[in-house]
Amino acid sequence: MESIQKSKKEIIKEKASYLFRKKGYAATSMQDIALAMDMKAASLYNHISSKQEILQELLMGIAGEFTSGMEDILSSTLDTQAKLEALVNLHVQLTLHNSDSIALITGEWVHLSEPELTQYKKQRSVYEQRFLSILSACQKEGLIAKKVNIDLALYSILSSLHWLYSWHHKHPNISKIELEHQLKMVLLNGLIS
Amino acid sequence: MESIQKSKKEIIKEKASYLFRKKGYAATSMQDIALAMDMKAASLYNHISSKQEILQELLMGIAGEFTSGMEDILSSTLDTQAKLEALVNLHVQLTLHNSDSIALITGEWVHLSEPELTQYKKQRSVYEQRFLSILSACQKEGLIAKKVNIDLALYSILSSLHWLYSWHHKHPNISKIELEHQLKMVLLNGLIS
DNA sequence: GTCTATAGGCTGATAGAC
DNA sequence: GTCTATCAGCCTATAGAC
Repeated sequence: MESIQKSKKEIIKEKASYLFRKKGYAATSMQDIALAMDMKAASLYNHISSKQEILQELLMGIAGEFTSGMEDILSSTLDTQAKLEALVNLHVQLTLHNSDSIALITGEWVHLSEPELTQYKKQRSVYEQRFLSILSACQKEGLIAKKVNIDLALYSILSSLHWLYSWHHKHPNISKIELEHQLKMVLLNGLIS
Repeated sequence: MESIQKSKKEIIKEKASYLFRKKGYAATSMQDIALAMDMKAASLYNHISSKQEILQELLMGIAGEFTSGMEDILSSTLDTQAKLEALVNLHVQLTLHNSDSIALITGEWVHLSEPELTQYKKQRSVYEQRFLSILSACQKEGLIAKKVNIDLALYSILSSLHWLYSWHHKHPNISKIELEHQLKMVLLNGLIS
């Protein structure tokens, strides 16, 4: 039977992700993390091997969740439009469950050191290509007008979905189902009819 | 007659905005900036008074351009939908002319020190309220469906517009007029009809 | 597993020669 | 206006007592 207690390493990663989100990786010191843990900075090293390791585990964890979510959607028998909607749901799901660490994907990944930086960028690029392939299929089926630049549409959708955590931070009372519904209207159906 | 030459301070700000965008404010040292200028770090202080001053001037400059652009649009006699479209054009305009320093508005503003931090946040909040008031007017006129959450729509549009610089960085050959046209389709008219 | 002490390096910024 | 030299402080990380 696994313990339901969080390990101290997990708590450190939680506190660190909060600080990385608020001040950025470079501006967050081990002192800051130690203060949040009620410890001395040196004691942190009994649980983690470096500040960089914390960042790596946080980002690689999130990246893995996106990758596996994408694989489930691609291998499903959903029709093309339903796949697109399932992607929106995936981002909502991961945002509501990881709102501090998910914030790191907008900017803090640049502080990864090699070889994780290259690995992270490759994983993100594959994710974006797969997202684009779904948009492309929508366009072939006539769901998206031919004149629309789907490269730009992809970036626009991902920008909104990446920043969702910050909106949700200010509007925490909206339900998951309503958030998904509203995002599909705004991102997919458009504002002005 | 003013000189058409850029002052050394202006060149420092350009190089710094490039580095701040790429590595972040905290991870960029005066050494890094000096290297880009072919100078020793100490020599920078003949032109600027601190690293913080560079960040402040970059961010306050951009914020001022957004504020004055918004004021021109609000005081115009354009109809409501045209005002919304003019806002998209404003972001495109400022992005194409300031792509390094404009990148700082997505995250680096957190490194402003007081009192500029408070001033910046207030200015941004006023900008967002004015943007929202235009969306609200669109909704009252029936251009936007009543069921749409315009708080979420505002955040979604601004997310895309804020990250436009990074898309344009990878697709520099698109014309200004086509970029504006595509963004209005994607952000306002929607993908799926 | 936590602490104190500390190493070794980099930071932003200043002083003063030229 | 640029340089060398330098300061005082903070950084990540380690060593070793308890």
